[in-house]
This record gives sequence, C-alpha cells and structure tokens, in this order.
Amino acid sequence: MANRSDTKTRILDAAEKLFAERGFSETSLRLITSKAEVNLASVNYHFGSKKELIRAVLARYLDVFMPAAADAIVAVRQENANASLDAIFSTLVAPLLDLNQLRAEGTTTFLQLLGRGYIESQGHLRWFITTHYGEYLSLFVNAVAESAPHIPPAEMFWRLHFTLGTVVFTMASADALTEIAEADFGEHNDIEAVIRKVIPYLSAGVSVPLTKDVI
Amino acid sequence: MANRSDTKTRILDAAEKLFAERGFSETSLRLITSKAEVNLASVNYHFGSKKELIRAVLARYLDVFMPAAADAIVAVRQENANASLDAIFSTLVAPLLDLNQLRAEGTTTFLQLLGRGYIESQGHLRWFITTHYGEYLSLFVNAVAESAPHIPPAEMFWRLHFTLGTVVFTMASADALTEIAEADFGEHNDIEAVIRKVIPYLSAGVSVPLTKDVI
DNA sequence: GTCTATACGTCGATAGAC
DNA sequence: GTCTATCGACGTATAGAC
Repeated sequence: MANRSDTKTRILDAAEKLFAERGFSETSLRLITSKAEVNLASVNYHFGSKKELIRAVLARYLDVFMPAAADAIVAVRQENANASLDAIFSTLVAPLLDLNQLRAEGTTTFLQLLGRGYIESQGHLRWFITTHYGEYLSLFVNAVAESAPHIPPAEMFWRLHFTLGTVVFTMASADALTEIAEADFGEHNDIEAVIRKVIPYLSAGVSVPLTKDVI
Repeated sequence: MANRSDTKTRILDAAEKLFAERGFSETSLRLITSKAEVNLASVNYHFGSKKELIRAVLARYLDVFMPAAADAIVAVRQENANASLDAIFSTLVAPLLDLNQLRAEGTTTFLQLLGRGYIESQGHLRWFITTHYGEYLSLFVNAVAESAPHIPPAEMFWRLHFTLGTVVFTMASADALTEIAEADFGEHNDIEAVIRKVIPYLSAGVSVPLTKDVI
C-alpha cells in the first residue's frame, strides 16, 4: 500500500488524535486499530498494553518539550539570576508553542493529553513522568522555589501541586472552556491565550505570603 | 436478616466507600453488589445505570452541603457587605467539616468523590451539578465576583475554572499528597489543614490584577 | 520479526422467570 | 423487588501464518 507508514507510527498517530479528542478510557483499542487500519493484536505486539501505548504517545511530546523547556529556563536564569515567578512560567510558552511545528495542533494536543493523562490515570503516568523526566522537573521546581524564596519547602510542595491541578484541569477542558467563553462573552481564545491567562493566576497563588496561624 | 437496611441504601453506602477509595472506573458494579450483599441486577433496577448511581452517591452529600454553604455565604455577606475573597472562601470550611456529622469521614469522602467525579466523568457530572444546584453555584459565583470587582466577568469566568481545577485535583489526590508531605517534610495534615492551605492560593489567583496587554 | 485470527475473562446492561 | 442467564464490548494473551 502506497503512503503507508509503519505500523507503530500509524498506531501512535491514530491513538494520539483519539486520546486527545475523547480521553483515554473512552477510546478503545479496537477504535484505534480500525482507524489506523492495523490489526487489534499489533498494539500489544508493539507496545505491550494500552497503558504503555498511552505512555508512548505522551513520550513523543515529552522527549521534545522537556529538554527545550529546560534549556529555556537555564537561559532566562543566566540572563537574570533574580527572574520573577512570572518570568519563569512565561519561559515555558515558547517551547509549548514550538510543538505546533512538531505536529499540526501539537500544542493543544500535548496539553490535552497531559491534562487527561494526569487526570484519568491513577499513578502510572505520574510515575512515568517523574522517573523519566525527573531531572527536568527538578530544574523547574528549583527555579520556581528560588523565585519565591519566602515560601518554605513544605508549603511550596503544596502550592506546586495546586498549580499542577490548575494546569492539568484547565488544559484537559480547554476546548470546552474556550467554547463557553466564546458563547457567553464573545471572546475568542486560542491555546496561547489560555496559557497567558493562567500564568498570572499561578504566579499569584504560588507567591502569596503565608497567613499567620494565630490571629 | 436483622440490622439490614434497604437495598438502595446498602448499595449507596457500599458504592460511596469504594468510589472514594478506588475511583469510579476502577470500581465495578460486581464489587459494589458483592460488598453490599445484594444482587448485581439490583443496581440497574434502583438506579438505572452506573452513571446514575454515581450521581445518586454525590447527591446525598450535595443535598446537605449546598444549602448549608449558601446559608453561610448569605450570613457572612449580611454581616459584612464588603467581605474579602478570603472570607468568602473560608465560609465554606464549616459546611464542609459539618459533613463529618452526616457520615464518618464525611468531609474527606465528599471532597474525594467530588474531585474524582469531576475528573473522571466528562460532562455528565458537570451537567448534573450545574442543572441541579445551579442556584447555589450562582450565589457563590456572585459573592466571589463582588468581592473582586476589579476583575471583568470574562476574566472571572476563567479564574473560577482555574480555581475549580485546583480544588478538584487537590481533593482527588489529597490522600496521596498528605502521605508525601508526611514522608518528605514530617508534616501531618488532615483534610481541614489542606482546605485551609488552598484558600490563600485561590484568593490570590482570583484577585490578582490584570496584566497590561501592551507593555 | 511482523502480523493475524481467535479466544479468554470481565465489564455494564437487560430480558424474563419468580 | 429480586433473581438467573445472557448479551455485546472491552483489554489482553497466544498460536501460528508470512
């Protein structure tokens, strides 16, 4: 068959699109393989299981995004050792938008996959990301912590997870929210606009001074 | 059989516990009915489907929490018409903790169910909550909006959804986060401590002044 | 090595007897 | 209301063809 890429890539391409559109649990292997025009069993041959296919789909993006994001953060901190929290978060915008060159709708797809992945999977994806990309995450966490030195480590732990929740939930439902915002407020937002909206929210929350325990 | 409540309640009690512990998709109807010691088909007889069972489990809490939360917000705004955002959010703490009187571990269970529910279900629970409890939600949204009058409605829409993401994600993974915080920082947090940690984060994010579009 | 046909166990759901 | 039996769809595993 002409113009037929190899089975593994065909599965990844079909799975990526369907996962981003419909979520993981709502996308069956039978749907993926029929859309990719490959046999059902080939998923297990090439990837072992559905969970590993999900990880492989995400890895195609993370392998590009994580090093690029790390480079950008290192660069901004070399220019300005006292970079603000907003500056640290904003540093991620360019690497995110660059994913559109990797694949059509790359940024949106990646953020939806990441959001859905963190949300739908209990642990296996969290584990995958922290073990495979832990060095990049640490670099980011350290940059944030040093930009808000008045927040003790234990408190910063919580605030970074609050931040993760905001990002993950927002990106998983970005399509729906954008549609509602358009209908209710006549406001058109692309994925970059949503990213730029969330950054000040996150910066403010992460860096807000601790309230006194005793009043 | 002595001390055997009716089938419907037995199903709800078993389902609530299992859903909160393991999540919805990881909890099969067969597990619920065997633990509740009722027949598998009785779930569909009494509730129609698994989705409707999920809604019924949440409704038992929402029917108590929503009116109590609304009363608390009305009360605090009568005392102080210019109540701060922190005050509005803090108003919800007492109604949440009161759920411990409704059922053992009620607060934790409710927040886990709410978090998991919003996260695992795409739309059907969002729809259920907004249609059945919309009046209470509006009251809360209005109170927040009036406590941050410098934020335009369209921007407030986004920030409230960022907030929803933080809450939902944090509460769905509160158990795991509490364990990590204990292991890494020797910090013991109950559900109230987590709630009180998240409020300043949310207030700061919701009320942060808009950044200039043009620099 | 790659791919395919086929089957296994579990799932939510349902029809029909009692 | 409650039960048994069964359905189609699911993820997964494997024997065997190319």
